[in-house]
Amino acid sequence: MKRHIFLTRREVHLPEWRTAFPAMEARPHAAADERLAPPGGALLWLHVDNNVKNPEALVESIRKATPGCAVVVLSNVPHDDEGLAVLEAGAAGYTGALAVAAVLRNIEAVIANGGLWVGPDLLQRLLVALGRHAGRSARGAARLDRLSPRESEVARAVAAGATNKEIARKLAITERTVKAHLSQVFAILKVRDRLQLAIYLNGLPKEAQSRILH
Amino acid sequence: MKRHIFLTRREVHLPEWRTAFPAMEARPHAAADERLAPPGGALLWLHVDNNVKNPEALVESIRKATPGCAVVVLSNVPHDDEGLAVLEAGAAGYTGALAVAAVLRNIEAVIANGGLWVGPDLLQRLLVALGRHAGRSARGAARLDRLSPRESEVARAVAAGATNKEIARKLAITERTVKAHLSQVFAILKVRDRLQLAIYLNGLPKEAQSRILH
DNA sequence: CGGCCACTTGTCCACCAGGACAATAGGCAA
DNA sequence: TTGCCTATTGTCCTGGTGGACAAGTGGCCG
Repeated sequence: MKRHIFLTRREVHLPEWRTAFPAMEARPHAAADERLAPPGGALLWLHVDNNVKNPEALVESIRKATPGCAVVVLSNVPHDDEGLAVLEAGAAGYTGALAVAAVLRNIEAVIANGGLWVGPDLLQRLLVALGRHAGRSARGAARLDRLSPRESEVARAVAAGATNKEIARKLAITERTVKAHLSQVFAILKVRDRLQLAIYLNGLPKEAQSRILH
Repeated sequence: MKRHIFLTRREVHLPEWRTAFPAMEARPHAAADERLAPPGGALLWLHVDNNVKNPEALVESIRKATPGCAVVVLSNVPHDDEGLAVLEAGAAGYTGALAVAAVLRNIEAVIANGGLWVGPDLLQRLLVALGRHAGRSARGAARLDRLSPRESEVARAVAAGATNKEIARKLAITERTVKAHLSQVFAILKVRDRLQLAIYLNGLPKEAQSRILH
């Protein structure tokens, strides 16, 4: 069972949180307090309100002080920009401090599976905003693929900035296999390493990409 | 208890899915089949593979035919663009067809609480893509200091695909100094390595580049 | 002058990336 | 059946990468 540690300055929400995780612990979070490093694997719930100026910096320092612990931010005044900021700072989740117990438990489950929790609203905003300027990929027109399907997946992941380890996890194969595919891709596209591959693919117009990627 | 209906043309994954939801139902999904409208409140799991040309259209028609049902897309060859497309088309979740039972149950839990399920990879891409554009400007934090002249030169070289050794030769400095500049650039732009730096810079519009590069 | 900043270089070290040898299994076509 | 292709994994090894300690120089500003 995972440990749940709630970092907060106020106690108003503790009863509700406790209904979600009866075995929870609460700590006041002062700047110095982060050095009481919880054991790796614990889940840290960071409560922020209007008094916290920049939660993202707080998240960063906490994550640095407690490697291996996921941090979820509970905001008194949830706001998309704030959520975006803390998630970029490395938080694994962002939601309102008033979230009901069921939601908290869901967040825990999602994070336990390596996911990130983003509220529906923020996610929707992300989707539309990205969809607008990422454009529709010309699919269904896949032809003349010079790369095999598997090679394409790996190439795409590299073009997105992933490491071999990440790709391996994502495709559920070993790192060795990723390397094998990548070596093949390098040879086919005549690039010397992943950096040039990424530059090459990202610099290509979408139509050209789908001609070489499956 | 919610009903789980798996729409698929192949049966290979049914055993795994059944371990997640013993009471699941399976239906072949043909175009005409969508008129067998499942009762509202059911969760539809749509299995797509390479043969499905545009899953987003399929999702849209299914959602139109079955209002009140959330649709989760299980892809044989998951990839970010496809995920983006189906989510914009109204899907409530997107993951690989090989997802283990625990993940499927998590997805169900998330959706039951009004959330959308997005894999960590896709979400990460959403965050970096959007965060670099909207998130920055909205959130003051004008500490996006431009890079120093020397740092800019190094950053530009990396964005062009150069190695440390090449940059060192070009700038007539030691490789060590190149590393020093690069570490600084990584910290300022909040990227973890040269690959993501290159992607970041190459993805930026020209005018945005000149704001951070000298 | 003292402090700050940009630029420079050093060593040590853990980790990642790719190439060079491999090998095995399944699908598919001649 | 034989051969080719794709996907998969193995070990060994070299070189590239980036962080963690530092530390020395020169310029500019209050």
